[in-house]
Amino acid sequence: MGKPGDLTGEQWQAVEHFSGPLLVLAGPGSGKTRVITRRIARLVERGVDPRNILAITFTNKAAKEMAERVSRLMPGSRVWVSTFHRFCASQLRRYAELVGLQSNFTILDQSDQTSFLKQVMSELEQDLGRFSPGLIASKIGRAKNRLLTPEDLRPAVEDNYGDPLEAATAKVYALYQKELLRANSVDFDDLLLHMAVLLREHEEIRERLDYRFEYVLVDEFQDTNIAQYEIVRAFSVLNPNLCATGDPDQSIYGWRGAEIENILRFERDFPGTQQVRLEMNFRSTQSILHAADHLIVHNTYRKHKQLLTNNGLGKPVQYWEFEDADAEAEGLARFMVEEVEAGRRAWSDFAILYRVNSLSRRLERACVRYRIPHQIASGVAFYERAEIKDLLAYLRLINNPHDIAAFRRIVNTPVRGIGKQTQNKIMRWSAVEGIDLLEACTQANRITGLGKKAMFSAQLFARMMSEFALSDTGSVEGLLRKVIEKTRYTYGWDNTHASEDDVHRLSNVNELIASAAAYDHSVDGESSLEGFLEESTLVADLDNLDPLSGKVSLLTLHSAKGLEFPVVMIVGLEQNLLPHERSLRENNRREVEEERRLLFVGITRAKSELILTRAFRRDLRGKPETSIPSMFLPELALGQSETPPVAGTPLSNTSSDEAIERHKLKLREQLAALTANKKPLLMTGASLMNGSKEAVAFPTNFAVGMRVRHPQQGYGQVTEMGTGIGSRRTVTVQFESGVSETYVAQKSALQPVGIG
DNA sequence: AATTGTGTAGTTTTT
DNA sequence: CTACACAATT
Repeated sequence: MGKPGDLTGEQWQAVEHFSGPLLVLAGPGSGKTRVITRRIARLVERGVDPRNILAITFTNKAAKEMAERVSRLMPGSRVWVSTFHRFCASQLRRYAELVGLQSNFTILDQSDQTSFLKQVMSELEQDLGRFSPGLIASKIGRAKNRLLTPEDLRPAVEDNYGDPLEAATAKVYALYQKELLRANSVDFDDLLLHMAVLLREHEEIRERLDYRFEYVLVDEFQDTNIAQYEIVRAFSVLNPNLCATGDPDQSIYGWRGAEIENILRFERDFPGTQQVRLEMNFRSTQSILHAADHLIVHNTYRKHKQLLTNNGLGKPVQYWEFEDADAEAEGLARFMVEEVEAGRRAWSDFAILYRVNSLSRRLERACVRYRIPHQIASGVAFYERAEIKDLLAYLRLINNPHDIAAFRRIVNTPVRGIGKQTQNKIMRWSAVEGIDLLEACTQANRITGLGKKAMFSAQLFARMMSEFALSDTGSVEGLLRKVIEKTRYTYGWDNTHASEDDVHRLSNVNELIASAAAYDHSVDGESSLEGFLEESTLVADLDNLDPLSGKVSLLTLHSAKGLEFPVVMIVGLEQNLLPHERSLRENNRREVEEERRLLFVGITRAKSELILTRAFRRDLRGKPETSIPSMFLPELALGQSETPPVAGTPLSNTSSDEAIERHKLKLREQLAALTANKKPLLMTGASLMNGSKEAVAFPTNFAVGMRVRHPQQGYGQVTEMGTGIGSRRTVTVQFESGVSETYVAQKSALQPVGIG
């Protein structure tokens, strides 16, 4: 078969590779995803059953994109595309008992994990005060990523001269793990650890899965840790058709246990590996790649690799300096408005990247001020809010009555007279008797030392919980509504003296109900509690980003990996921020190199324009600090910036003020025209600018602050956009009548009537 | 047991 | 600046 014209020789080589181990070293923008999806299609073409192909990614977003591209090439094909964590969760549900769990186990998210760990540490009643739970948590996580059990750490405990931190870690780890099993719960790292242990200890299961997953493809291989490596290796014994793709220069998860060495190990562990290098970059201009190249050669711990492109020189990389963070945000906002106003760019062409989430606040505020449609891949995460966590904890406890973390969270929320002491007694009773927590509550009369009132409250709680079952309503939405009603969780939040916070909380609750309804809908009568719960804990902030939203994207450098934008702006090119101060502490070369790779990743996201900024003064934890230019700046070998960095703003005030006014006016006029036409859908700002008709097809583009009309409720204002995407995206509207409602955007009868 | 107030320390990146 | 721990009060 001849090489198709749309592939380079190397790409074709990778696509055509049939059996045996394959390592694809793919530089940024080298068409890696395209190669993987094409190869999958090619495998099927050669007669491989799609059910025997497993493609693993790190993020939901990447999985979703890959699945879409595969189904575009082969409509209706059954290739399994999943993230490591989701894949492991689904396998563990099947083989739970073999690792000491039940199939309805709870997956604890980061914050649940921390509070669980704190509890365990306090139970140890030892002088662990010197070590923060966060530190211990990261040590335990590291151990799990390396497949080390508490026993493996034991030597450190027994050695009196050993590091006290190591000793403490080993001790806490042992109890933590024991308690997790008792709570029928796992943390994120356990999903990988349990899976790896399962495969290691049960050869017959390993063989079965190895046989089933004849072809395994792993994306972003440089980010795998030992646990992940062992899992995919276990699937590649019988048929060593493992295909790993990655780029050592884009390894940015060392702090999470990722081992670049896995790429080097690969060729050793899989003899006869064919290696393909994709070095041709189809994404960026020469100017951008020039900067990326000059930066990355400063890493000593690296194999040489040149970035080649046939693209043009393009605009020079810009470096702008501002007085402070506000001026920086303002300057970028004005720049974007000017570009869009001049018809050179659409909003969705822009992305603003930053090292830490805390920098997003000001950037977002500037976007709101300039009425720039934008989306953020984080902010105050919806699923982190107390009211959401509480309600999910009810569902968790219903689903898994051993869930200690959920029990502690809601047994006395809303307050029902079951305080700390009572809780501890109940938990101890359940441990001693070997029964679940709700059963222990039912038996409260048998617990010694429990007051009459406490006993009564506990039994009442148990009785209430026993009335909750998914089978009643068949839908998660129905069950959730029942929980809210019976617990009176939202009591008083909607009456006349409800505070602003109450109203806000209520709208969050409504959004959760809407997302439960969307879940019920998406699984079409196959609702399961753990399905919904898994969905809510394994979603990432990144999943908020909708590439078709027609908005500016705000995201961290980490979450930008794998994405691309025509114009990329990276803020805060300052020492202690990028590189982050933690990497500079002990002059840790490896960590500084990871920071450099992080900037490399950010730079190589840009297709045609790259703008780097720095603020002379920046507020760090409340106090203003004078900044030092990033050590990476001179390494980039930048030329002169086109627009000299004028203090305060890189643009002339008058021209951009006019541009902004024109921008607002135009938006108003076109929105007015749109609503006059009775078109029920809102167009994106970008499509309004272009006058493009197609954009009418995207119905979910409401924005916070927008005025809307509902046939029943009348006029109102959008107060919040949900976290879902597509049919799961929700809108919360505060109506003039005082009512606040949440809708699934695609299905609602809401009509936009103006902005602000 | 629960609420309120006061002080303190701690702050990267994500599944 | 804010989330959290702890203390004092009802």
